[in-house]
Amino acid sequence: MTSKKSEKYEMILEGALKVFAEHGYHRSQVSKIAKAAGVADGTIYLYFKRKEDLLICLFREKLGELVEKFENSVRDLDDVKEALRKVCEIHYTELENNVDLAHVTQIELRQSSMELRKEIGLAFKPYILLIENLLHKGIEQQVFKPDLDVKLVRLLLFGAMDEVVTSWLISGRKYSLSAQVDGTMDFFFNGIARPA
Amino acid sequence: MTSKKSEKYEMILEGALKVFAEHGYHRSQVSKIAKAAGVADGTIYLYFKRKEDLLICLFREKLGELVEKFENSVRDLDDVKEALRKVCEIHYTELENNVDLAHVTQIELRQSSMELRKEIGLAFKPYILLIENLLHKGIEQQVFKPDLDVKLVRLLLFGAMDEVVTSWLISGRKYSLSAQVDGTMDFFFNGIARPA
Amino acid sequence: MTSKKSEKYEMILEGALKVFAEHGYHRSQVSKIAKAAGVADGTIYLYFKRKEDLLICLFREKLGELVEKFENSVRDLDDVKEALRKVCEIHYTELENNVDLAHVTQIELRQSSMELRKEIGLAFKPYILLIENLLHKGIEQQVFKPDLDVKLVRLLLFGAMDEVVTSWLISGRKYSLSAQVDGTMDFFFNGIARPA
Amino acid sequence: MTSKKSEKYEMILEGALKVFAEHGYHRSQVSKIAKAAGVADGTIYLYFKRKEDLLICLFREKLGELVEKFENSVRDLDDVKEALRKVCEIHYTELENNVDLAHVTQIELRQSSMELRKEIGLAFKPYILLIENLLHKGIEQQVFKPDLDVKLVRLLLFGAMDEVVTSWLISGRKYSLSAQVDGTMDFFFNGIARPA
DNA sequence: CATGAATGAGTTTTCATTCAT
DNA sequence: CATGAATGAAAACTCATTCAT
Repeated sequence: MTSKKSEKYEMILEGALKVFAEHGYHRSQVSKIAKAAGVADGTIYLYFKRKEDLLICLFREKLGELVEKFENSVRDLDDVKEALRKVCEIHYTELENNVDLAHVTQIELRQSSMELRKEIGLAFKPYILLIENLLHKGIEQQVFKPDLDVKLVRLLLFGAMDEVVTSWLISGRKYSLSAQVDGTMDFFFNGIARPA
Repeated sequence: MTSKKSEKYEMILEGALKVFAEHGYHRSQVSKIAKAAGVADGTIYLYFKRKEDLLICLFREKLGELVEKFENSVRDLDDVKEALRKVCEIHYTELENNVDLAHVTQIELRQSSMELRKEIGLAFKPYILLIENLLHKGIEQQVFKPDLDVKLVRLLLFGAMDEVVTSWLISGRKYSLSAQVDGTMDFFFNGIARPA
Repeated sequence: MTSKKSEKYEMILEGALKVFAEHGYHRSQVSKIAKAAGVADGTIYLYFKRKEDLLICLFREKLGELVEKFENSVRDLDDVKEALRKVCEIHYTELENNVDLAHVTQIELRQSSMELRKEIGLAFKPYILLIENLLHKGIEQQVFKPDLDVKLVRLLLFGAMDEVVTSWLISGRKYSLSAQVDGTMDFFFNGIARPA
Repeated sequence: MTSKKSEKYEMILEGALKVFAEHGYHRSQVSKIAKAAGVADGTIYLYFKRKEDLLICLFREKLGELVEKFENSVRDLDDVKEALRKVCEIHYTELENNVDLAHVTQIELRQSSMELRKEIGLAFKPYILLIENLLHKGIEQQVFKPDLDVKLVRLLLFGAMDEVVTSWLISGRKYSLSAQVDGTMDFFFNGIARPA
């Protein structure tokens, strides 16, 4: 499905992922990435305009794959609650099983300029939209509250999950991330207040 | 209110806040900060061991003030729901009224090494604990669900609010942040599911 | 004669020799050396780990060449007195004909940390050993006194010649250095005491 | 005999001696010397024009004391051989018993600009002259060879002793320096050649 | 005389990026 | 397309020296 980009392109991105995850963006010299990718320093500039592009493309590429997974998993689920749970499950498990990627999305990606942050926001759009769509669908189906502020809630949902992942990562991954899905979903669906 | 640290110390920190907020940490040269603070470059190093210390101290100082405000506001509130709303309100309004600080906490502070991230985590501790205490208190008072996973929920709450602020900031502050308190609290208390 | 190290390597070393000789080690900025060598500042760091390395390598390289000359000249001389005279002659004439080098060995090289001094001592070893060997050989051949403290005498010989060179250099090279060979050898062989 | 310079003046010089000996000239910050001397940084500049002056004055002061000792010891000795031995003995024992001073004269003092080297040469003058006078006297008394090149020999003598001290210092002072007097004098008087 | 806080000039080193081969 | 040697701009930090108190 992904257009068959040059093999080197992929190798460089893989190298960047490894190096960024290990050393962080600012401590990752281009030459180190080149070595990890098995290409010459200059070669990188045949595929990427600048170092920052590596981060952006890496992010787009990987996020693209993730979103695809989200969409594939959710497509056939009519139950929006089930679908939202699936989204959360994928969010947690994918990052749990892909620590390097987690490092990059939770830590390195934030180490960037305002402009890049906007770039990132843009690339997140599809994921955010997917959540937004689920919310709309849920409202239609009268599964979710009719008066939800969708724009706000999608942020709350995403931010909540995002923090759980970051915290898990910084803590040294001492517990299971995917085991938090149930608690997270209960919070999302019912909040913390004791039912009357 | 703040203990009378050296006047220059405060001036430097103010300068750092301004410059960091405008240009971001990595693009803020020490000399620029010195100029903004009205001192010589070298003077900064009489008060701070290294550039990174500026970020850390700035953060500790400001977060300390915030936590103090949180604690003062919450102390006399017996109603935990009211208290949590107050926390959220302060969280939103303080950052809304203090864009420079918001920039630093939401953007610049994340631009740092793993070590610094841990530092930051540590400094956030009091705030996180405050939320945790509210949760415990609410459970005791049977206002919140008895089976809450407090450790998880405090992350979800904080992450949700954090993302709302970041998003508001990146979007260019085109809407009122403090106006999101109601929506946020409704989400926290009752979740998104339509009551049966 | 010298193994064909990179051309730039040699150019940089030549530049360093010139600049060190003229301004002294501590007043020689790397950028000045780069200009003298006709390369960019950064290029120096492709060949040398740090500025101090320039001094060390310069020293090793040049001293190596000198020692080679010493050994070649002495190899075929059976007469140890003749050999020692040759050593002194080379010591004086080489530095006399190579004022820049003299500056570096007599002045700049001493401007260094204790650690570097040890480095230097190590690099001098072959020369010192050469003198020591001559002394041993002379004792065997019953040309030199049988009870010489070889370890001490080699220092006395070297120190004496070294001071003559330094003094000549500091005085502004107002007299012929190589003309001091005879006087030096007479001192070495017979001392200052009037024969009984 | 020495004019009673200010007490602070002496304290600063003592501090400088200690700090220079321990850390070397270039690594000795003025503030460190001030602390060692028990005065404020600025105070040093009431007594010395610049940092380098500390080295020069230290040197002049200490060398002055040494030369005084040399002269006192030699004054009443009619036997020039005995006198020269005494000079060597003092040279070795004084530095052996005064490692800090030895460090400064043998190592730190050389770490200086060409101009300072000339300064130093000047301050050495009295010592060199003392040796020169002994040589002249010895020639007159027909104890030393009549055809000595006095200007050259004084350098050879000084250089030889100087190197012995430096080598002893760099080696880590693993042997007795004063025990080298006999060997040194035998070398000076009779050289290394086996008497016919 | 003495202080020590403040100054700011000065330098090594790194590393993203280029371009001749 | 690929290389990697060369580039040179950029910036944190130090520390001798000053001067208001």
